[in-house]
Amino acid sequence: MAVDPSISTDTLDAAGSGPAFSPLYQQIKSLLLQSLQSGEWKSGAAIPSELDLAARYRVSQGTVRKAIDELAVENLLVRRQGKGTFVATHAEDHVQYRFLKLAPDAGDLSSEGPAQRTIIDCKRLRASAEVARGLALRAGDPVLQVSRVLAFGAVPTILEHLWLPAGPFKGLTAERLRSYDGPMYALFESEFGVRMVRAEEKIRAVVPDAEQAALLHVAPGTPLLSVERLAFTYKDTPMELRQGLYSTQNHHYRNALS
Amino acid sequence: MAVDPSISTDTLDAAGSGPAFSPLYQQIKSLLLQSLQSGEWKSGAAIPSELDLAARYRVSQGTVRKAIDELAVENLLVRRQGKGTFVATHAEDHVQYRFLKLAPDAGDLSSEGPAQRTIIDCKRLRASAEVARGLALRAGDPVLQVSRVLAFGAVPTILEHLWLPAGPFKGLTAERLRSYDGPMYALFESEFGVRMVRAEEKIRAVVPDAEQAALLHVAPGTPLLSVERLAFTYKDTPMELRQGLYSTQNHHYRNALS
DNA sequence: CAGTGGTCTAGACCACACT
DNA sequence: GTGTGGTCTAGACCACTGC
Repeated sequence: MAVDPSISTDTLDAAGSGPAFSPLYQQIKSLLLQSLQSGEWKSGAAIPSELDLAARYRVSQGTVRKAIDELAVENLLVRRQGKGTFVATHAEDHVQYRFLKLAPDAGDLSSEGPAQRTIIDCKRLRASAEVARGLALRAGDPVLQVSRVLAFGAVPTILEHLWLPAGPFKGLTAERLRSYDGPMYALFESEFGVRMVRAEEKIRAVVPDAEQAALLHVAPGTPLLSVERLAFTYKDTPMELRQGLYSTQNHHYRNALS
Repeated sequence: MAVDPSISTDTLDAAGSGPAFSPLYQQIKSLLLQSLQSGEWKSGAAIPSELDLAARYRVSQGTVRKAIDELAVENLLVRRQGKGTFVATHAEDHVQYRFLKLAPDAGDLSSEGPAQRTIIDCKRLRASAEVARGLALRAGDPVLQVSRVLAFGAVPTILEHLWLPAGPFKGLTAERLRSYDGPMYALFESEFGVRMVRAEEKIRAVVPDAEQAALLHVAPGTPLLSVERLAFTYKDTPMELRQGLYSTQNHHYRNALS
């Protein structure tokens, strides 16, 4: 549990290979990460105070602060002055979907209200080669495939299919998805203990096939954004592959560069 | 020049309006920002050491560090241990284009080598309503419009038009653009003292018109990404509006979410 | 070697939230 | 008031770079 400060500068330097030096605050960060991953601290709950953690790990408050700072920048923790530090969650994100970068062309985000979600189905099937590659499984391993449509102001805008490893999501059904009122990632947190922590997206322009065009109520030949998302839990474990088709008639994918 | 530490906690609190409290390190950050904007420190050059700055502003090194830390996170400064802190530049970005998120579907970034740039033209004209809105000008104000094609491995992939306010870019010509070997933003830094600091992009799926399709060597009806970029200098001043058409036959727009 | 940024500490005080 | 995170300081020492 406790970390001996004396091991700070030189822990794994004996073997001839790399330097393998890691600062104390990085070691603390790893310990915090372990506590997050193990579920010791639940989504949305407060973690111990900085002084408590400093005492627990036998380091100064400043060192704990630096570790927490980095986890806050990575959106794993949320600091609230006067109240404490909390485990980040998708459940209370003011913007309803933290990973959804689609914004209406006119009006602000709240003008069109919450999305209407329509679950098409949730099937158990065997991973294709492509799905297996993304999720770090073997082809043929059992996966769940969810299909749904999101509409904004009654206008269908997003058609997406997503694949989840069957193991961690055992028991997920279309009915459960339909009855849940909130972001899907919030359901994953509360029901399956899976927190999506970061994601990578690959975006292309495509034309839909007849079935896709029908579901999105667009004419055949209408160009759409294809958004392929791979979402990760802790330790960079891929946990969801998602294939989305976005109509950009009245919306755009918004991105900030710096 | 120097900041009196005694004014740290309460500078503008007299007027009845807002709290207007800002921590010391934020004030230091503003001063650093001023020095960057005024050109006191050139692109790529080293700024004074932390101890020098601490002495200049009469604060502790830690306070300067925190200010620099934030500017480094925003990619305005670059820290290099043992050497110093440097003004960020687009000239020495190992990845040739810092704001270009297009990546090849297969192979790494270096596999296809540097882009072949073809400047189509560079015209002086009057800002349309849309361009004026983006660049915070008045419709009819003089702007420069540059058009070019980027090809990767001889395959034309990006067609883009960009608009610049004529004033700050006085003297920019197609010939100057053609003869410059390096990112356009690097030329803007060295020739016009304009550093692009951040940008916002809006992405949609579109089909090109006949002329666009011909320039990109794609069949009519091929879906393309439309990437509208607004780039800013210091103080959030918009300085470039760019309209790009990306072919996603062999590439994709890559984005990281966290 | 000197100079730079990077880490760590210990303590003081401030701003904010709850009770 | 008490407890939380946020700021600021002063000083020590480490790690990296280049002379």
